[in-house]
Amino acid sequence: MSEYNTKQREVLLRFFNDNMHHHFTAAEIELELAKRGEKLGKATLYRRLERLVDEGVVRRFVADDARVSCYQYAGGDECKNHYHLKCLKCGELLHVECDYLDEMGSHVLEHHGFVVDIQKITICGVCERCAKA
Amino acid sequence: MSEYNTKQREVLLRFFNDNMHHHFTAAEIELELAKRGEKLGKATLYRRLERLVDEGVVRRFVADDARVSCYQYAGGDECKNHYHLKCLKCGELLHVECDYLDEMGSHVLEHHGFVVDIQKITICGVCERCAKA
DNA sequence: CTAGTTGCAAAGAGTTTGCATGGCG
DNA sequence: CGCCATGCAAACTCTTTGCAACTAG
Repeated sequence: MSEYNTKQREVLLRFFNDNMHHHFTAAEIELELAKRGEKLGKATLYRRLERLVDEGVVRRFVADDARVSCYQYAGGDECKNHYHLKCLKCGELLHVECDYLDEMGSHVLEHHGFVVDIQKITICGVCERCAKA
Repeated sequence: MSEYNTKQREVLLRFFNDNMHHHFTAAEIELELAKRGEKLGKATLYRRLERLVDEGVVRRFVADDARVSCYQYAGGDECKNHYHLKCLKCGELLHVECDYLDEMGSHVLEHHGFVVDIQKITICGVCERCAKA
């Protein structure tokens, strides 16, 4: 059940750390890693990505006019207690703390019988800067 | 260049008008129409959907935790907002309407200067059924 | 040694395209 | 009748899965 510390895992984590301000499709990640001479198989890539998303280390987005998922570093443990606002225009990922949003979890549980995993929520929209432009 | 008024076109438009309060995947639309005895081919469905999206009659979006596009009638103020509750256990994507969550949009705008694209939010967690098991 | 991990290739799912037939105007 | 639309099936793209070889602990 424990996780092995493989070379491929290291490579992917390093990639996201080096590029935390951008998001990438699976194909782009594969390509970028290949450029660095750090190839890794598609299957492994998708499996690791899914895991990173589950762990909350990476976030997945899908643009409305696209058909592919994009992945972006979302911080590790330091991102456990706040929410993420993703700007669909400039791609920026904002981190905010908010009591109001904290209450949302209890509301959804109470009124919809659904146990929310609050860390995974990504609120998409347009940031202040882009909205003004 | 002009558009013909075909039976299939009528059928799709009527479908969206009759269901403006909800969104559907292409597969769901196909199925619903088949139930009504108004079948239409996949190719035609996708071609018409794309056109409706281009015309602004229908809106397409993809939940971050899904891989399929959803389509919804985009005209009229009477359209309510929808939220996605994604169960991480069984994979089900629940669609709910909720005033409380509507307020969240205004809160985030007011306190964080961020224009929320409310339909894109995917709330991850565990559904009632899976929570009991 | 054991259990988790990798990578290839094949399978799947959703969507798009080619082309002959059919329908609107 | 001309042009656009339809529908079937094949092609495509992105992603997942099966399985045997491999590797960290």
